Amino acid sequence: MEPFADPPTSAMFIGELSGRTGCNIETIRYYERVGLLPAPPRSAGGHRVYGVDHLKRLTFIRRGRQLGFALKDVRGLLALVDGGGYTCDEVQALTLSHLDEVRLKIADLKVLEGVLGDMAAECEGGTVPACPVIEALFRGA
Amino acid sequence: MEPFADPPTSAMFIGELSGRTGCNIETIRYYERVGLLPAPPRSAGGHRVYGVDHLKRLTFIRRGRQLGFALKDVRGLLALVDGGGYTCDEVQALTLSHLDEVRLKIADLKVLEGVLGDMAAECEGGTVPACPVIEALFRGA
DNA sequence: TATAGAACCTGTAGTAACTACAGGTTCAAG
DNA sequence: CTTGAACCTGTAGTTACTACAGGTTCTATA
Repeated sequence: MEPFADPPTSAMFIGELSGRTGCNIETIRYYERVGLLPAPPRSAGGHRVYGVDHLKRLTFIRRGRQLGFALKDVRGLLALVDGGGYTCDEVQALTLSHLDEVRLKIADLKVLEGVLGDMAAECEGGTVPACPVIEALFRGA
Repeated sequence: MEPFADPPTSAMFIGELSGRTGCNIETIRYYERVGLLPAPPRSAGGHRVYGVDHLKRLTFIRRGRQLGFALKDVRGLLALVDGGGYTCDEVQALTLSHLDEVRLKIADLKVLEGVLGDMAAECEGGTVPACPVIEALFRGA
């Protein structure tokens, strides 16, 4: 769809970086504002000019987000990488901790799924002006 | 823990309403501000004085939220109830639609769980200054 | 080279659903 | 009548973006 040179050139504007990473333009500028992505040099006219290092870093951030890491976790991961002296243990610990959160959330949602399914199953449908779902909500937790 | 009269008296301050519903005080005032909970009468000194109707409505709101309904969905449900002429079909439709969203989210999270688990499993641990998780993140989606 | 229009710029405000103050007033028990 | 817990208003902060408005730059084409 997007006819970008391959391999990526060493200089691109924000639109191309956006296209290559799938990260939208406003979000890229946002990442710069909050210090996740370093401010790139500018063209004579003031346009941001990115290099492959930015592409790499933004790919990392975006993938982390897709995997459900909070921005502060991504920031932590990047700090480890930037520091250079990270160990596999540290990274694994962060990953496993996040995995736990994901599993917890899955468990919570499965409970919801069960309750909602049960509630909906009790509906008789039709135009009856009464509903077991509504009653359940009024009954509370 | 909370020694409230049982059954609920017909007049209580916000602290008691909070204790009875498990909904925190700031949140109750927030619901009032956004029009989900009607503004109650006030004591001579200006304290909010709630009745059992408020208790019932707040219980409904809170339970809806616990079940993962967005506030606007809760608002919709309450509008149905307030309107009086709701049918079981309408409510069931909203419930099933929300159930779909929950199931989608579960599916998404399970994918995450798989990917994160695989990534973490490849870690050799130890103090090796290299990590398959980091590499996977740099590789992108 | 002129020009049009796509792409870029800054800065601000809005989203969801609360939560957390600060700085002051009221309630009620002893 | 005092004291301190509970309450009040109003504003700002949180997460991670997204959506403008109003203006400038880039670049392909005539």
